[in-house]
Amino acid sequence: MAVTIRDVAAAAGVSTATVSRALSGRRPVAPQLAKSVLEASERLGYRPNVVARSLRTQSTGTVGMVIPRISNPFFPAIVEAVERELASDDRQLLLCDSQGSVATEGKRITALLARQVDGLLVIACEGTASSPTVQRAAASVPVVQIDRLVDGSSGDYVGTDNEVGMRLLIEHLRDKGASTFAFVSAEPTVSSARVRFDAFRRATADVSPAASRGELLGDFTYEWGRECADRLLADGLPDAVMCGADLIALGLLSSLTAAGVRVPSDVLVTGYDDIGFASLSNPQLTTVRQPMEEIGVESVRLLRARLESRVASPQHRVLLPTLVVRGSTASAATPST
Amino acid sequence: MAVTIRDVAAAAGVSTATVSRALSGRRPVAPQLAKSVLEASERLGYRPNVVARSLRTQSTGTVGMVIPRISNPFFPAIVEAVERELASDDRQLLLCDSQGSVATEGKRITALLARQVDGLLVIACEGTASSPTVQRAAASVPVVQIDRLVDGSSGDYVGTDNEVGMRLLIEHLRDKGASTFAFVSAEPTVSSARVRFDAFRRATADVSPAASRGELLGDFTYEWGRECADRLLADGLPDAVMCGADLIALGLLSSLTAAGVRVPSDVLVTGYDDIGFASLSNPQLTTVRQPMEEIGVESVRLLRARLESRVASPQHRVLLPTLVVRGSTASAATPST
DNA sequence: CCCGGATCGGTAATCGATTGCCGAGAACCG
DNA sequence: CGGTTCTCGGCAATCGATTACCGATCCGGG
Repeated sequence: MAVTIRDVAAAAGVSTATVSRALSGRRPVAPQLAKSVLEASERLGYRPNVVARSLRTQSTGTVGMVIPRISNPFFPAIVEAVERELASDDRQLLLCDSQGSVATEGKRITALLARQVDGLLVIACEGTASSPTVQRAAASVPVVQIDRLVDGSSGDYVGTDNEVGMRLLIEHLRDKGASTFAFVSAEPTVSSARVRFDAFRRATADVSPAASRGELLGDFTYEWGRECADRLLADGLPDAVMCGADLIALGLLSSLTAAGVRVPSDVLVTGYDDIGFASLSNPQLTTVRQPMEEIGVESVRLLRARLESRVASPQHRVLLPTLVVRGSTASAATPST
Repeated sequence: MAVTIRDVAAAAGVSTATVSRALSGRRPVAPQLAKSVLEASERLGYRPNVVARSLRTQSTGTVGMVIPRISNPFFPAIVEAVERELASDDRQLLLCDSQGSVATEGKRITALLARQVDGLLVIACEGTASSPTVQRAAASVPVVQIDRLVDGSSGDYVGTDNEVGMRLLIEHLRDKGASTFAFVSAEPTVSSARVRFDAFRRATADVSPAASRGELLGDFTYEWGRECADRLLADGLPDAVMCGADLIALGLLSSLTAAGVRVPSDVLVTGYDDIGFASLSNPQLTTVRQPMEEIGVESVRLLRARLESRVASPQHRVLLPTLVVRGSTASAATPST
């Protein structure tokens, strides 16, 4: 078996209480005792058993995080920041992938709660159906929702202003001369997708009654983007295709290009998120950048504040997205090289 | 506070031992008692405290995993499979990102061990420097190394045959008429990169003394790919550029294309891994597919076997990669559409 | 009818830490 | 110098489960 606090106590000739105090510093101990405890602990290679400590202190130093799908790079980008930020206060991340399924999500959250996580970061996979689980979780530990807010929730939240993001894109596209638009996105079952969708509808309605040339709603995958490329080709291309996520846009772009369509000269294409690969496509993808690093950091900050009970009312941190203009919307008038 | 086993016992009018037995089924209890325990447990919404259970049973039901960088999609693809496979035996994944740093890696592994993980899955970030930490970890819990094997390690391992992978690529490129090659990869500080590198050297030497037109070694990022594109352009392009990872290849491809180079007619480009984005570039990327799903699943299987102590000797599972031919090496003779 | 063994519920020890409380001695104060 | 307060080590309770062990009951066989 591993070295326990008892072994250290015996070796140093003191009680376990003294060892605990000497090592944690939560109460002063005489310098020479502290020294011999430290030595004994060092010599024996003592590592406190975190499980035992957690049981006693009712705090595990872990934070659970549930994301819809780890293979969508948007989420890992946030996770990366979260992980780093947590590590700086010696907390450990328990990461779960809900695989886009409400049922799995529920199971994972339940499992995390059973493990006594100190807090939970959730990117819910469904606005309505995820709600009961999230609310239940929020009843027992602090929960910060990221990117999406489930229906009827009043908890902490970190995300970006999707309304602004869509507006930036549409203005940019109109500047480029586009007057008909298609929207390719996921079913607006989560708040972020819904806001983008509504913004699209409103904005195109503002332009003209006929500005919207279709709304294709599937999911946040490049396969869906590919499929929509085919559909759009069959139906006739609008001036611009706006995608609800870079992943979709990249799939669409790939299929359009393969079919011989020239982007941006034949059609303008935009994404959303600004994942790393958005700058690797050919043409590179114009998109709206969500500050994923900042989202992650801010989420942990909010959670931390909550854990230290420094805040009372629910906090919403809505960050500002920025437009990133690249080749996929380069001036149609001047087809590149 | 939450409902404890004592509350359930009191509600059902039995002892905690009976509750534990009725719920776990580890020893039979009289049917009517079992029923009332179940009811009471249900009614009160009892959730066993996993921390307490872990302390008592000396098993946490958690598996730690350390990967070099979550933002390289190759790793999430494996993580995804691991996570799913673990969930099926009710184990929880503790994921850590070592950020490509041996020091961080060491800290994370130490933290995971302190949390009493039942086992560890490690994708080490350095062949030599990571070795002591990995070996130390292996001394206290079962460890399965993935993709790379640290120096002097004799533990369990799951990966693919990089020698075969490289050979497939080179043969393919030679079929396409290439006779000069450049290799763009990460510093061969990990075993997988080293094997690919050695295979490249050997294979080009076989072709002719002058077949290798340079070896550019940096890291597994698309920025590195971009930079190498510039260098190769300055030095003059070989017939084919082989990249040690898709991420590198995509960066390279993007920069080459931006510079007006035509792939595959001017130069052939290959990647390695077959991450999802390899099929989204323009042209799509020829690469070697590593069965990431299978790697993940197999790793968990190995770990599971080890946890149930069904195996004695160290196991190595070397999976076979497959060649995936796409546009970036389409026949140079017949420039596409 | 008695005895051995099986069945099953309960008591209490246990996992390994933290911490409330007590008391011995030191320090301080008037 | 006596009394009050402080300091600090140790004992033992505690966190919430599991489980070794004990003893009561029941059953079947001889």
